[in-house]
Amino acid sequence: MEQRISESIRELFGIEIIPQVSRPEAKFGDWATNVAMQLAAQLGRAPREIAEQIAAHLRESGNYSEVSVAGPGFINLKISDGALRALADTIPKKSRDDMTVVIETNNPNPFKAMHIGHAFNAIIADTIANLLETSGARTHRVSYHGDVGLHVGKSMWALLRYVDGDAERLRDVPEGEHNSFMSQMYAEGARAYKEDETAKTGIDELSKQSFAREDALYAAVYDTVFGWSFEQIDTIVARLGNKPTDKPPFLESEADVRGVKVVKDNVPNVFQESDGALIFRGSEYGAFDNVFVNRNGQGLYGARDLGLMLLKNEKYHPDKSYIVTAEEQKDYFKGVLAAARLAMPELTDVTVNISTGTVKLTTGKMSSRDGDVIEIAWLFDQVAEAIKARGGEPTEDVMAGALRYAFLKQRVGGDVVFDVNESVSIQGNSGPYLQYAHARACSILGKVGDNFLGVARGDIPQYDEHERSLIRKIGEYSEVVERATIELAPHHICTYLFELAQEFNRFYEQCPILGDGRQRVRLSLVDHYRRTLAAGLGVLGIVAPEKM
RNA sequence: GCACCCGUAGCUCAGCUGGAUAGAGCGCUUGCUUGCGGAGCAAGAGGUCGUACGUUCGAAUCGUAUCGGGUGCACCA
Repeated sequence: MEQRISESIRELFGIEIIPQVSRPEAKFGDWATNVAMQLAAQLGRAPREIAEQIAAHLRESGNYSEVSVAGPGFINLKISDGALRALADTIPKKSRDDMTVVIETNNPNPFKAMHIGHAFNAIIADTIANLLETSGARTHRVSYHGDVGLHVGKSMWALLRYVDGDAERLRDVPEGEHNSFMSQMYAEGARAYKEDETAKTGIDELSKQSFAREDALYAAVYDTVFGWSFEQIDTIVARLGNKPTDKPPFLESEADVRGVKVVKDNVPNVFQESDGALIFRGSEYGAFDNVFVNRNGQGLYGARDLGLMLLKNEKYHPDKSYIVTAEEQKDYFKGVLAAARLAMPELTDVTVNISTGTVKLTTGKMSSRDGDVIEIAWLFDQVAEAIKARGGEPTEDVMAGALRYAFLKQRVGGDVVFDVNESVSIQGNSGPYLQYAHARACSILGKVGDNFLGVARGDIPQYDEHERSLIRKIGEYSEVVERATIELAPHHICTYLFELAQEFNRFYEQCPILGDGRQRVRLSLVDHYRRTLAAGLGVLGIVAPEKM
């Protein structure tokens, strides 16, 4: 498209220019370009006059069924119905062919419950992974978890009190309550750490033990609850519709060893000693000064993230490695990446941090520190209620679809205000709306079974107004997916699929299909639409049900 | 204090590589039940695109300033 126009301009004016081409409102045409206005200053002539000249030239080419000039100098182009249908068969270009990428798609810490914020990040990361795969990259979903450190100490403090010398007592906790039990234990430990000096000392000691785990009781309790954590994480993540991560997961204890070595090996050229700690002067690189190894020689998260980069590289040799985190960690990662560039130059520009916004309730920010968390099971219950209220069947696919879509429809990076009723809504611009639209199309197709012949290839149909609008919209799919994969922006797909479903619903209201004289053409459109919608939902990780 | 992000309809958000009367969902008002799934469709009300300058033929979009909100800034992750 761009190429043809730029050729015309070269022939007419001898100017090289890449014209801007856009998809205008349907009443203007299938495509539009403002290139005449871009050229006006250069040529010193009126834009409309230039537009007329280009339009005449394009008309002669015979590539368009209609070429017109409108407004201040737009050139509107319309293509034939046959060309429109061919366009709808276009497959998105693969912008990352031959690339290997790694992406962290979930990293909630063991010994704590997963909450909305984890779900939000996990869904975004998993969908970005889908986009990476769609763009042709060999994609490895990985996870990284804090198996050692202070938060473990806090949980262990409460857990050891609970078992009171006998690890078997953990069996008393019913399986379905593991998540809230862990949540409760962590909250108790966290409170004691803040309020009770004696407890604080004990917790600090228990934190240290998380590395070696030499005490038999400690190890037994740790192993049991550690196991529960991963069962919970895997179950919940699957329930959210995420694809599973590679096993075994990356652990902070492993990353720690490697990272601390990197830091120590790079003193004083990259890291400097300050107050007995090893720090990186991130303030010289647009971040902030940060401690990587504390004065006791223990690695902090900065060191561990460096170690993790090494581990990922050894396992996968990725061209790109994505880490999706909340925006709070944006500047922190800027510093880590700057340090990595200096300390591990061979890995420069491999790791990229994508930051997401904050999930907020109407009542404030999600937090796991004070135990005031919204658990994901509760969230699913809310969705189920909302679906039942509409007389629907709350299947796992529909609940996951509602949640994923609610989290994915905004641009990545912005805050999400999580109004439970609003986000869980199953009408309007929502996951279930799309799923319903898909089921409806399936229902129609199911009534004719495999008996309909559709329109044979090469048989160019003449579309009526509504049919044409639908096929035109279907034809935008590949462009939208390309844009979303390049920008790693799933919301473009959400916006498009919603418009597509709306276009279909409009078509559906206006055009009788079964028994109509245009049945073949219309059935073929329904089928084409159904496939496109299913493909788009697939990229979002949302199941396209045949019935609901 | 310094840095980064955000500010578009009552609410939640698209649009931001500058272009045609600024779009959608929710909510509100009205219409569509004799047709393939009404979780739908159609129509209406609702906007100084935070504010002010600037660049441009043209600014929600770019620049500067300013106001408002959020986040980060040393041994926690």
